[in-house]
Amino acid sequence: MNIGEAASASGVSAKMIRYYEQSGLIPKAGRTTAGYRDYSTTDVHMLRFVRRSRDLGFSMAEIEELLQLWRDRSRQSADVKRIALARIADLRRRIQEMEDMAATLEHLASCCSGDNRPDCPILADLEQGEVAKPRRSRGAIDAAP
Amino acid sequence: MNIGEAASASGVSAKMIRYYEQSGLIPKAGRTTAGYRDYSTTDVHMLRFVRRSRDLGFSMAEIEELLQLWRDRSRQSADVKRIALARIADLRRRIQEMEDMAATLEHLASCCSGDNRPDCPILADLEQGEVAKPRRSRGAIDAAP
DNA sequence: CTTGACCTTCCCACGGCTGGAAGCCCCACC
DNA sequence: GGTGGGGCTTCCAGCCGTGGGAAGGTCAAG
Repeated sequence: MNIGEAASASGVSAKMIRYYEQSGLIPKAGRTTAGYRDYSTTDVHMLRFVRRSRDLGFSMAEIEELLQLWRDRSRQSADVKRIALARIADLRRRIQEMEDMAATLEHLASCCSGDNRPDCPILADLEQGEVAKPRRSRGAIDAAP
Repeated sequence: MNIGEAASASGVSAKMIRYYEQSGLIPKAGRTTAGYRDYSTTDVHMLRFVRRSRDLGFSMAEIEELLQLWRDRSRQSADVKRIALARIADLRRRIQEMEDMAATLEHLASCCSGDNRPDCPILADLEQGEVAKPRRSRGAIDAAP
C-alpha cells in the first residue's frame, strides 16, 4: 500500500505521515523498488492510533510513549493510565484558564454599552487591568485550517 | 526610558517589545542619539494594554484592532464589544472541545484497571476508536515555558 | 505513447514567542 | 579618565503541527 492509500485508510494525511516518520515518531517505512513508501495493515493501525491520540490532544512526546506501550506486550496498564490522567489534568487546568478568561471578558462585555459612543470599560480594563499571570502550559489546539 | 525599563514597567519582555515593533503591532519607537529605543509613559500604557490583551488570549490580529480602537477617540464601543464577544465565543467553543476530550479520557481511564497487567482499554480505544473530528480552531494557550 | 494521478525530496509559511551569537555602546564606579 | 560588566543593537534559528507548493520520477489506464 502506498502512502496515499495509507493516508486515506488511517485518516492521517500523507504530509503528516512523512513528517511523523522524519521526526522519529513512527519507524521508517519500507520502500518499493521505485522508492515509494510501502505500508502494511499493521502500519495503518499504528497511524490510526496516532491520529486518535492527536484527536485526544496528546503531545508528540506522549504519543511516542503511548506507541511504545502499545507495542510492548509486557506493558503495565498503569503506565498508560498515568499518561492519560496527566493529560486529563492538563486539560482541566487549561479549561480552567480559559474559563477564567471567558468570565473576565463576559463581565467586561456586560459592562460595555456597545453603542456608538466611545466610552468602553473593556478598553479601560485592557489599559489598566492586572492579571494573575496564568503560567502557560503545553500542547494545544490551535491554528485554524 | 530605555527598552529594559519599559519592559519591567509594562511586564512585556524586551525581546517581545522588539518583536511586536518589528511585526508592526506597535509603532516604531523613537531612538536616542545612541540608537537606543526610547519609551514614554504612554508607550508603557500601550505595552500594558498589549500584555493584558494577550493574557486574555486575544490574537495579534485582534490586538491590532483593539489598539486602533484604543487610540481612536471617535471609536464606537460596539466595535470593541464585538471583538470581545467573538473572543468569548471562540473560548467557549474551544473549552467545549477540550471538555469532550477530557470526558472521553476520563471514561477510558475509569475503565482501565491501572495495574501491572498489560490489558488496557485506553490503548484498545486509541487503536480502534473514532472521533467526530473536532475542527481545530484558532489562537491558543500553548508551549510550556 | 501520452496523459494525469500519484509519488519523491526540498523549502517556506503560519503564530507567538524564546534563545543565542556577535558586536557596539553606556554608565556607574574607582 | 579608565574600565568592566551589563545593556543595547541586529540577525538567525528553533519550538509544534500542519499546509502549500515546486521540481522531478513512476505508475496505470486509455
